Amino acid sequence: MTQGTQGKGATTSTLWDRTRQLAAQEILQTALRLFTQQGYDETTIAQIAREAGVSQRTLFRYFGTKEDLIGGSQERFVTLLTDTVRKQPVDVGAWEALRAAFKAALSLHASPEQALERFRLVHHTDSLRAAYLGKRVRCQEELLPLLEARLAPSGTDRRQVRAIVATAFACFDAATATWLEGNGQGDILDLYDQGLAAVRS
Amino acid sequence: MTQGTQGKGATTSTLWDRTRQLAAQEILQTALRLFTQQGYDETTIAQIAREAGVSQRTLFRYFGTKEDLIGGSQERFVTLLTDTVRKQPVDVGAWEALRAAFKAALSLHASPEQALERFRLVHHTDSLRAAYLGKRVRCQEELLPLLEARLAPSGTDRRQVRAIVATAFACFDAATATWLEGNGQGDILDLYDQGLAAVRS
DNA sequence: TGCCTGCATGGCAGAGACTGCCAAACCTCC
DNA sequence: GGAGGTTTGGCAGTCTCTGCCATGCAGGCA
Repeated sequence: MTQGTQGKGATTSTLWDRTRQLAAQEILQTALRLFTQQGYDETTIAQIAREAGVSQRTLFRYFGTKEDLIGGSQERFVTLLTDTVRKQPVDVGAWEALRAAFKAALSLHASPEQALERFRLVHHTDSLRAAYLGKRVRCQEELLPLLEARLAPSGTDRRQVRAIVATAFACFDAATATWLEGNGQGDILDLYDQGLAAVRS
Repeated sequence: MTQGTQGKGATTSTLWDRTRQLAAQEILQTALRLFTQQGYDETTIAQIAREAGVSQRTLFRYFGTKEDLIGGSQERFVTLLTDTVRKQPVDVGAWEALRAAFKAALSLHASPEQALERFRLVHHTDSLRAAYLGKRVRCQEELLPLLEARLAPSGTDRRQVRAIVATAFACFDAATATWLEGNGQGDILDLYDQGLAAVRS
């Protein structure tokens, strides 16, 4: 914000990008506020656009889909997940790498209260939950090759890696559901460990 | 159609039900044919209705959603799953019960070829896959109480059951994906066993 | 036979998400 | 200050899905 107007060649046209980003954030915040206030299905694109001060057409240029108005953060979620796995030392096993990724992803939320609110919204809205699950599956498939290399020496093949990744995510989902059921009591990662322990007993 | 006009009290109003069922099947077959021919997104409700010889309004009365035109069979899938688990002897563990349920569900498909085609359609269409996953989650939650009782004696609690059920479904999904990747080679249940073995090693 | 009730269907209008197209406004660079 | 590219808004249109009302068809009753 403060720079860029001066040393012109810094990163090319920053003021522009800044405005764009600001607008996107404004839209996102308006949408989330309305979603939590009156529910996802009860909030129309027209209303969000009106209250955010942009046209519907522009809103759809920023976020291609109504679901993306929540999924914006999910995009970061996926990126962080894959990045974290990629950054793990080579000798770290698949299970550990996945756990580290989940831990990193959970740290994205500003506060447990915000996480609880967001999770509740997604969990209780059919269309949102379906969209989330779809993205999750795509994320799993992105993770597949990264973890395949990590397990290759011990003779595990692709199909088994797929089962392992799917299981990790399943247990994470189960942990989230349990956490939600208890209104945010306890630690999600602890619940994840407990679930995985029950599975692998 | 041929009977029912006579012995009137057979099962009450069979002629109408028969007609209804026939119409539903006609619509379903038309839809599936068009979906596999030109893709799910490229097929409009208007086209299905036209080719099936009914109005759009009627079509939506039979199947509430476009996705239901595939999900009709999924409904049976869910019912069979829960029924099979319910029917398992009391001393059968959760893992075994779930495996039996998957086995039963797989037997619903008329042929491996048909299953392959159906799976491919769902797997490659984002909206369909999302809808499928949503139904799957709801199925998991229905199964939860049934399996909870089955594990109670060994001191397993609700949260762990949730992880176990989620894992079983995850491995089933992984098996399906692998099977699909191999163009239907091998047996899904075998793949499931292998995946679960890798997870629980 | 004529009327009346119950159900299934069809057609119509409309909401809501989403897209393509065109013109106006804008910033940036010269 | 003007040229050129980018962003925005508005409009019309598609597609799924819903509510409403009229029509048609079967059976029950006088």
